[in-house]
Order: sequence, then C-alpha cells, then structure tokens
Amino acid sequence: MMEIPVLFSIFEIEESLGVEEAPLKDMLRGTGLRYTKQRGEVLQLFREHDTALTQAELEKMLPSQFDRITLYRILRSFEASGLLHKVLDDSGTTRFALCRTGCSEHEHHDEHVHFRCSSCSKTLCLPEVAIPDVKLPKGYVFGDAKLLIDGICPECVISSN
Amino acid sequence: MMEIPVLFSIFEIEESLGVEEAPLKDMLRGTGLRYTKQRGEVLQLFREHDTALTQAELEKMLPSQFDRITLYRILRSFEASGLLHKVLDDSGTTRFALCRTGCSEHEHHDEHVHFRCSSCSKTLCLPEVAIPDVKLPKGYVFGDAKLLIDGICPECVISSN
DNA sequence: TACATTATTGCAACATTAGTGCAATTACAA
DNA sequence: TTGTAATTGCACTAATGTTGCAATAATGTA
Repeated sequence: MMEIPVLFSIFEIEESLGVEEAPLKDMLRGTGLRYTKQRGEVLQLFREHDTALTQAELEKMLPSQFDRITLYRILRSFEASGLLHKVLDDSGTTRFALCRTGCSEHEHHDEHVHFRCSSCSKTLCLPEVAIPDVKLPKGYVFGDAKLLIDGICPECVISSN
Repeated sequence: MMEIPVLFSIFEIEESLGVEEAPLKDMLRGTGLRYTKQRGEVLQLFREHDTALTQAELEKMLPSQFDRITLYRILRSFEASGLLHKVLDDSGTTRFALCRTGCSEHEHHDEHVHFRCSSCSKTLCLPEVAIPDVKLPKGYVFGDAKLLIDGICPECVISSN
C-alpha cells in the first residue's frame, strides 16, 4: 500500500516538503508525539485548510495513501494531545479541525463558532466569533459549549449572484 | 421477528395503549404520516423521555422489537415531517429529539440549547434556554444555530454529594 | 554512528451504523 | 369492502469505528 517504501530519512522528507514545513516537527514534538511521515502529512493538510475535515476527505487528499487505521489513530492521538478538536456534525461522520493555541492534553478551549455552508457543505472555523454566554437553569453546571451555525458562506453568496 | 403478528386492529392497539395515547394518531396524521403500530411506539417513547435518543437506545426500549430498517426509516420520516429533529453529537451516532411546536416539514425551529451531562451522558433538551444571537463576520448569511453544552446535570450534581 | 527501547504503523478481523431495492403487507379513503 | 399508495420486512451492500498483535520506525543513549 505504501507508495514510498522506507528509503527516505526524516531529513530527506522534510527537504521534499520545503522549508515551511519544518515547524510541523516542532508542533508534533511539542505535544510529546513522535514525528512520522504520516503524521506530518495529516498535520500539513489541516494547516492548509481552514475547514473541519472528515477522515474520508483526508484520505482523498493525502499525498501518500497509507493505512486507514493509521489515519484513524493519528486523528485520535492528535485530538488527545490537543492538536485537533472534534467539530459537531449531524451527518453522522466525525469532523476534526485544528485547535487554536490554548488547547492542551486535558482541556480543549475551542470556544469558537463553526459555520456550515448549506450550499458548498464546508464546515468552517470562525475563530474570531466567540460563543456567547448562556444562562443555564438552576442546578446545571456549565462545562463547555459548542455552537454550529448553518447558513451560506461568503463564497457561495457571491457566486450565487 | 414481529412478536405480535397482524391480528390487532388499530382500535385494539389504541385501547391497549390507554386513553392518553389517542393523540399519537393525531400527531402523526397531522403531519400527513399514516399511523402504524411501529410509529406509535416510537413516538410514544419520545414523549416519555425528555432526552435525545439514539437508534440503539430506542431499540432497547421498544415494546415490540421490529425491524431495524423500519426504525431507521421512521426516524428519518419523522424528521422530514418536522416531528423530530437531529441533535448534535460528536460521538458519531445520530440523536433525535421531539420537536417543539413550530417545526414544520420545511423548517425546523428548535432554537433551544441541548445539554449533555458528562456524568450520566444523557443529552437533554432545554427548551426554555434560547440560543443567543451571534454576530457573524461580513458576508456570512445566518440560517440556523445549534448549541450543545457539556456539563453536569442537576441530578448528577445532587447525587455526587 | 550503532543500538536498544518504545512508539507507531500495517494487517487482519470484527462491530456498529448507514443506506438501497424490492416484494409483501398494511392503512386509509372512496 | 376494496383499490391504491404508503409502509414494513428482508436481503444485501457500504461506510465508519475499534481492537490485538507482529513488523517497523523514531528517538535517546552508549
């Protein structure tokens, strides 16, 4: 399944990815995760997209198609280490998006809104929009809030004219 | 698979369900859906619970265990006709909850908050809590908002003392 | 640089959830 | 009561989620 066998060193891979990609290693190692070619590719994809991605979408975009289970575990380990967070979705498939700074292994602080365009069906992160405070009924203890807004994204609004 | 074959008339079923259940038929027919034993049971379960339920949870609670696909299609048809709405969930499985009045075939107006207790893991509807307005960045067209709050529900708060 | 240790990957296998087509059955209304 | 259209059950298939284990790769250390 592996298109590129095992003949490259980390350095050659990094070189082939370009200078911009060096921080990938740091991002990963900063969380205690080892840097691997597969993880580098996944992280890179998330950095290139501001949308929340499903496993299936990632598989189509990955430069080297590696094992489905590996991708599955990479996503979970990234989430556990605070690199990614799950994004709400009622379509049945799990979506992940890159965490902003401030997320850690034990706590996710992605208190921003997600926007799903009903035209292009992309799910975008809106880091600049904070989730407003909600007053809960008596007895409820607030933990964390997730807000998903459906609507039309700017790109689709423009192209519909 | 059917435990009760086909020997009961609608009236006998209604009778066995008790007087309280007559409105079930009206609820269903009001949406253009036919009343069947299976649909009656599903609707009844939702009326008995104020939590959002998964298909698996429903299957365990149904008095007569009928076909999985039938349940699947009942849930979708209930959603399409504005009887149920999907509740956001990042666990991967779809949850449904009873719509409040005001939902129709073409538009859902369940602008209330859902609360997921991280202790008992129930997902409750909080119809009295409205989702506050959110100011979207320029170009975005608002359609609909869904808010899920994680925390501890009153029951679990009390029992943890 | 080589080696040992530990994390990570790939494979196999299985579980759960989604979804479609079609024939048999049932609800409803004429 | 009966005809028709909706609904159900069955058979199948696809997609997604999950675990165990052996092979492999990444990192720290000698």
